[in-house]
Amino acid sequence: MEAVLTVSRALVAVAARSIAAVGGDVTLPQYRALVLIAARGPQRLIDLADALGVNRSTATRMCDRLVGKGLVRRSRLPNDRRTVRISLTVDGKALVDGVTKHRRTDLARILSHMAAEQQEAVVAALTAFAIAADEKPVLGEESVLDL
Amino acid sequence: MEAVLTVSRALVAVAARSIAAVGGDVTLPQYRALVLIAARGPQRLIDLADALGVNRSTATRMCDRLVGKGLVRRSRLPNDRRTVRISLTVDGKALVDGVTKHRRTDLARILSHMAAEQQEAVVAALTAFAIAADEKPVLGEESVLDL
DNA sequence: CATCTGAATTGCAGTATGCAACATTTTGTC
DNA sequence: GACAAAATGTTGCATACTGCAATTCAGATG
Repeated sequence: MEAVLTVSRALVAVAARSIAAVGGDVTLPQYRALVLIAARGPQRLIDLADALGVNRSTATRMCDRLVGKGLVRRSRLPNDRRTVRISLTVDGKALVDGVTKHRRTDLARILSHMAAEQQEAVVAALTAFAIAADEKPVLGEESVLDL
Repeated sequence: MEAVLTVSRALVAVAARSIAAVGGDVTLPQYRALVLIAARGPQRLIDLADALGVNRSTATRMCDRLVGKGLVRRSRLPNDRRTVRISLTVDGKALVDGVTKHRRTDLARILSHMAAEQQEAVVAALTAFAIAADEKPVLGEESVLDL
């Protein structure tokens, strides 16, 4: 049981290091928002808030800051003028790509320290655990969890 | 690779649910602090700050709030009156115990959905991964990661 | 004793967060 | 079509988390 927690720490450490390495002057919550937009494409503010699990007002103000940093863009839709469309700028996309690349390199390095059979076993075991936890494995290349 | 991230989400979800279930009106950072104090015993403020990876001032003010909630206690040591000794109150201990119990039940429930061999495989795989990540498996019953 | 070092606190600034109130726009009902 | 209801954002208010810099107090060192 403790191994589960230890792995969690290792994963979080990897993620934190990747964000710090690429820097970009974004906080973790901000980065989570950027990843969600990158993964799911331009979307409404409320969808982003729901995906992040935060209040609408929190999302509004986070977008304010991200717009200020030139990482996302606000635009209105002609068919429904209530909604705001949030999308990544080129800089925002570049930041997410950079962090993702760094993180994957880190994880690959960790896995490379294990024998090939072990690597397969880890993936199999984690997948089984994830299914048991009633969480479907992520399908696409970009994960919502791309912390 | 994605399985690793999916598991991370599942683990965080379990932890968050446990905290929410027991409630106690503490934030996640506050709970992390309580767990550290519970796991390592009464300690100086600076040690707590280091363990949490935050600035001393952050720890100071977090302790202010926890004292206000009656979950921790501040006391000075007679031999070195610079330092502050932070310890859990009975209520603080009860809160940590409650969340831990809830979390363990949740994880056990998840594992119970898997075949026995699978359970062993998961533990083995996670341990191997943790070692590869250069993180020693936690020894004691209480983990620093007891998020 | 003077100075330096260590521990904690406080001031300041920026970010994150939720709730409640509000404005605007769309939808639904009569 | 008019009015009520719901959806979407934004803003005000309050609290919490965070780091950096300056300050206070206590030990350690010369």
